[in-house]
Amino acid sequence: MKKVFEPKQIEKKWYSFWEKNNLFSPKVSSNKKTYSIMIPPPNVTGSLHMGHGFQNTLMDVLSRYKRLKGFEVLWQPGIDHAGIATQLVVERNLEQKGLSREKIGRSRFEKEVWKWKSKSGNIISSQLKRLGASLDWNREKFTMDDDFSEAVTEVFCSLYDEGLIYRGYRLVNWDVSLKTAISDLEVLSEEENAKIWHITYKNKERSIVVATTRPETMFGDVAIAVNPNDKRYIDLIGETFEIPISGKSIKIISDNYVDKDFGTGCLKITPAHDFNDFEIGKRHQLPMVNILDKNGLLNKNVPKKYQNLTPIEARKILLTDLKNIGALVKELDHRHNVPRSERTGEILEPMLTKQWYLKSKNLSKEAIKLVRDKKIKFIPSNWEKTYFSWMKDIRDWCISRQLWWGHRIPAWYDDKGKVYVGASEKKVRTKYKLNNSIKLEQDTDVLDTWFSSQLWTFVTLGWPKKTKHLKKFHPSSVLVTGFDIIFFWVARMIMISQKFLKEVPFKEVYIHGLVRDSEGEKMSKSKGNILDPIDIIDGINLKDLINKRTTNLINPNQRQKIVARTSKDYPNGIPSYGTDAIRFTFCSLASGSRDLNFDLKRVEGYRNFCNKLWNASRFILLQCDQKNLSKNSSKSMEDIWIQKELDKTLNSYTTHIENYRFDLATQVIYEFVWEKYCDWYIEFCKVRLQNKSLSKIEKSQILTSLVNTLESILIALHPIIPFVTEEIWQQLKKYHKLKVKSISLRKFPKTKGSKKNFDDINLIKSTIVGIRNFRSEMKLSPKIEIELIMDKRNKNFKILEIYKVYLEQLCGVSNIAYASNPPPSSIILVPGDKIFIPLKGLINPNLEITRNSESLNKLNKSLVLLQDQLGNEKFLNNAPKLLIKERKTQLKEIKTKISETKKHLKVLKEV
RNA sequence: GGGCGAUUAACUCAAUUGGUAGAGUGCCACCCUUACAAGGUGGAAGUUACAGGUUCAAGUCCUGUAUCGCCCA
Repeated sequence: MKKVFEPKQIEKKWYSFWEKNNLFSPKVSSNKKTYSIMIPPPNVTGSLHMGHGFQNTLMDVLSRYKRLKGFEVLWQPGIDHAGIATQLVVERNLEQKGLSREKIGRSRFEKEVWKWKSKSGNIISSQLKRLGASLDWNREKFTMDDDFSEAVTEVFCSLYDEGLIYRGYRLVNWDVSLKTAISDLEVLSEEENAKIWHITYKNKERSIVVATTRPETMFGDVAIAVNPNDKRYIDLIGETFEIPISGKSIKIISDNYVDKDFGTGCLKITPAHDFNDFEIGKRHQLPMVNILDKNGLLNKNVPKKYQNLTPIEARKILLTDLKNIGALVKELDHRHNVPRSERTGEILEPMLTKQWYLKSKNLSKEAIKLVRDKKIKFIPSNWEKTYFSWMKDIRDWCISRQLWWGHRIPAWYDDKGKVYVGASEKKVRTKYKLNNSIKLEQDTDVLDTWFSSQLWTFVTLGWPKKTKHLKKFHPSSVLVTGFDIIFFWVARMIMISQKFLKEVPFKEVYIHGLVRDSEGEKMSKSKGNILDPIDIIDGINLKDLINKRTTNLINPNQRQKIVARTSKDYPNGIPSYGTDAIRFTFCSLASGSRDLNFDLKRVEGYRNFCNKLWNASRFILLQCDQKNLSKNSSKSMEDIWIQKELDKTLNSYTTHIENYRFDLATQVIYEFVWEKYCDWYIEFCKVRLQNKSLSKIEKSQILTSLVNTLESILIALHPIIPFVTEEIWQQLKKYHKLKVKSISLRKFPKTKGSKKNFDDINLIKSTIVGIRNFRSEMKLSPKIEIELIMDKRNKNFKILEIYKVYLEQLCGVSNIAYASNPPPSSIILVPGDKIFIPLKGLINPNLEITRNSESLNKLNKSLVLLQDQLGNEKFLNNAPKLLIKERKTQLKEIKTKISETKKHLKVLKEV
């Protein structure tokens, strides 16, 4: 083994080894308990970002852990076809060739998308392999695969036949640059600076002033609404007024929705271009006047002058015109929410169109019940509230999109526009008894990507076929995902799975936080603070990092700032930390908090941990070299002690993993490996192995104990850091004579449950720590050896005598003597006893006086606290008995320490 | 406007049902001791955002305030 752990040398080798040996494919025929996770399918256009890295690390930890625990595990891989994103990418490529989607036509466009997919659609899968993800690649699924499409069609038709899917003419959020409807969930509303205009509408006798943020929609006005209790306008209700410029007459109506105090209290009603107005229009049976075409330009329902203009252009001209005719009363600054498309940033137009909808109310009722009845558990549980509140107010879901990439809607129209729904044209003709003379045209729209994604948990397993996998692995055990898609995806999966399988899609939902940068900012291209997990694994120099962060910027002006920031944060680029280190870091951050700030310094610390493990193993392997290990391990006090510490660690480690507290899991195992196993046990064993009087058998027993404990550590750590543990284990393999190919096929270590107490070990440890502490405070060079003097009558003397060799080698003690009247000395206090270190000119008595006075101060403070507490009757009556007992022992110990220190100080002052 | 969350060491984060605050990084001192300087040994560092309250006991429970963030309308 090399002296330094070099992740690059081992990672690729072991991943292909695992793949070649098919270690991640479960056996359907096995009778082990099953465990399954469906990957939240990443976007086909995507590449691995920190969020993926984090999420997939956690799923991998769970999968590998469950395999070691004896479960038959399926972790299902796959990718989402991402309608809009993919279409945009391919269109951009066409543009570069001087082509467009419209020029080449729909079927060639689809072929182009598939071509692109086969070339660059698999980036993320290969990146997941770099991350070590133990997915069953034989089963990789794509939401546009033929069988997946068939399932989508079947679901659509069945929901249609049941009346749950319908076609409706109503307002949708329209993205004018994409020319498609998008869902409510893809709308981002933010407060922006805007204006509000007061405009006069007149009739022959009177006039009325309305306030509006969108004057250009006035040609779509069909009424003016006032509050029925507004005395200012009560006599106007029912009268008609004219829209300025167009001269069209509209009525004054009254509706409680109108806020008397907002604007002028008069609200122009434009049902085809505003969601609230749409509702008011429906209530009052008003007509709907649409003034926009699909490109977002004003249509022929507006005066000629304004036709074919964008709303913004039209507004500018219109305001001038209104001013000229004296209809514009005033213009005020106003802040209000502007809805924008999450995808394009374009202001969304409420647009009247015919779209397909899924009725959701009844589906949601059952889905609410499933969570309420704990058939599905959210972790952390407070996310249930978010789920419930959305489910309660659920609206019908607009599932059609005016795109070319996606699952085409299985609906056909005859020349009169009558709709027929079925899996194919042929089936439609049979189903509706239409002969071939009737011409049918398929709906040109596709389904929202999430419509197919909601089927993910069961279609990946072969549904609607009744496959063995479906039977064995559905419902899945847990869904690991971010809170941002509870509505988009989690909720919908629950509804649809219950609908078609009468089963929950998963038993638990683990909601993790969002990975941010070390200052808590969201990572984004425009901020230039993106970290690529692969760069942390492989390392990257500053120049490449800057290049990466500054290419394809939406706003090139940001370049300079990003260069400066990057050069400041990573003056030497990012070193290669390896996959194991980043995985350990992800786990250590997974505490259930909503935001996790990712700090590279943590990665460095955990890379060092991997190195520590590496070197501890290296030491053990060097010791074992060319020796035969014994069948039995050594059973001395030290060995039993470490076993018990290991047991405690494994118990809490498993609890933490099963509670999804990966952070606590990493914490306990880190502490055990470094602070118990390496700092004490290996050090003890080193000393023991140097003992020349030890028999060969005894030696090999110690080595066996070292190796066994190490193997337990490696197996336990393998889910978190699979590469380095596999590498070490393979080297260790020859010593445990098992014919298993990989550490991932081993069993998770069982705990043994020793009930011994370890006063001896604790005494030795605190003696060593006490002496080291003393030496350090007395500024004794490590080379200076010291002598200890003890009272022979004390039983501790015997124990220390037995383990004397540790004191000699671990804290520089040359000799232990005993005396009933020790010479002028320093003292070390250990539980129930004191040890003298003769001053002998080595030590300045004044230093020892200061040291002891300081510790006396501290002791006195704790004494006061404890005495107060134990003197409090209420405490004695209420506190748990165990705690009282503990405090009493503490008090006793502190009292002896104080009196010993005082006595000691008195002696010192006489020196 | 409604809901949720956060505020703990210089920085990034922990602290099971209330029991006297811990890691990593950084800092200080000493050490290249044959597993490891990506290391060893020892150390300093906190009025747990603020103000009240409940309790024998509050980082933890309750009320309010401040700052920041997210979601919904």
